[in-house]
Amino acid sequence: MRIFNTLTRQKDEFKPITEGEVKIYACGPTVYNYIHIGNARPLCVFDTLRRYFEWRGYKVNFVQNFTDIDDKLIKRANEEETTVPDVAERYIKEFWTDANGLNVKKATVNPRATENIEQIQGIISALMEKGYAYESGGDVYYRATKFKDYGKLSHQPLEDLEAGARIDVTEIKEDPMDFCLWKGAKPGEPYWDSPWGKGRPGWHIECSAMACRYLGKTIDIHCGGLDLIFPHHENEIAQSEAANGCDFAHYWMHNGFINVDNHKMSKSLNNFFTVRDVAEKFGYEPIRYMMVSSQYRSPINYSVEVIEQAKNSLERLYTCRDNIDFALKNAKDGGEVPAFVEQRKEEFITAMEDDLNTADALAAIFSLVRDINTAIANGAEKTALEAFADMFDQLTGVLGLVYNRKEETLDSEIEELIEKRTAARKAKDFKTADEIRQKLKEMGIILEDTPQGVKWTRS
RNA sequence: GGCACCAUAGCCAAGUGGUAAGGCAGAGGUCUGCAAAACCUUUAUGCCCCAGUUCAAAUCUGGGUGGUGCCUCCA
Repeated sequence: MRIFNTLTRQKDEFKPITEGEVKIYACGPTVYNYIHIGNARPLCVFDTLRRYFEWRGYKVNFVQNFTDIDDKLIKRANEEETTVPDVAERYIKEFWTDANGLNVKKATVNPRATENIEQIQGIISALMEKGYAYESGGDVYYRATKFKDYGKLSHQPLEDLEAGARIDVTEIKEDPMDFCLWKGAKPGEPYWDSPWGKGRPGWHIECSAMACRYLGKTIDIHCGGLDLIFPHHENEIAQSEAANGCDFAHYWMHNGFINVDNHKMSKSLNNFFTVRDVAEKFGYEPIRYMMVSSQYRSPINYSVEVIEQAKNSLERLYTCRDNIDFALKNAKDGGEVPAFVEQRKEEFITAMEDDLNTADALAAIFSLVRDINTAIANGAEKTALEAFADMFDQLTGVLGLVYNRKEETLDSEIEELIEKRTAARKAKDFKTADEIRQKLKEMGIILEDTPQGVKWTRS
């Protein structure tokens, strides 16, 4: 598989540290609010990455954290006159509601920053011993200028970053590029005891600590949004590599943004749509579809039109899957699996192997759908139909488009009406048949006559 | 100021040198009593503009135009 690596700025052939295994760390949400659809992109994209590796037989260790201690959480807790753990708990719960809706699997581990204070303090101590960190004014800072590779991920030399940096008014830091590892607590703020006094961890250090604890000193893939490259990921590299003396991550993957009117959607610009709001209007599935309908690094311009198109596209996919199930009910035993099943699978794999080209992978799925529809129309038999269902579920499953239309049962009243209509049709009493059809339509049941029998769907 | 990215049909979107995938929407058709589903046909002599390289350019080079992101909390 080839992965576009931010470190090298090119597609690199993926080679895992341990054969057959992948260690992935993904930066998770700060849980102070509902997630917006911009937050949903990395969630869906890297869930797809994880599902793909698993589908291909890799043992995947996927870690995604929750940032549950942070200025924004403290602010939120104060506004709501409650505690930080209360805010965190609530929005983690809401996060899972949305994540489940989007078919995002739980990570192997979803650690929280507050459960890793000991590990965080351990890394800070190591950095202090090696001279990479210093205490000042109750805080602890990282000496960015001491780490010679600083800037290797964002491809900007330290001098350029400094030139662009705002002049830091505080006299606390030795250098403007230094960043906070441990933040001294102000009165009333939550804190943990530490060798440097009461305080809380800085944002960057928690990811270094959790990645190391759950995945080891060197990981295969680290992923997150484009905007995390600098400073968050740059700082993670500086912390982890200085403390551990080895590479932190071999591959860095960054997803593009969701825009609104061609502008970045973000909490700070207040132009965002929450996943919850969109899901209530259109359902969760179209959001997931939108995320995989384009390559993960390109921007997506969100609009109602795009979501509606996604919904219609999914309808085509799921109708095909419905048709397979329906055909199976009356299918003859036996038959052979047509060659196109394997062929479409290969096309799908080829697309995914090229830096997770989900748009092309989707094209392979649509080709499979057309082949299946044609095969069903030509009277596919049981063995073939079962293979269709299986391949359809596998491929859509990798993209997180999980078919879950439940087989519903009908009221006996409706069932009776359908039988009456069928009888009327047989008797060529089309007037009665149409009247019943109309009546059922008013009850929300759409009928469909097929060579295999009468099929119904709810409108 | 520094560093990057993007521009393909009404909309979404693949395609990094060999003659424009796929989806949505639209149009026409086949099948079916009707309907639905499905299938077929159709919708960019052209990929922001101008030069250049090449037998060959959406793709490479140079120059424009328009837009975006990072450099500060952000997915």
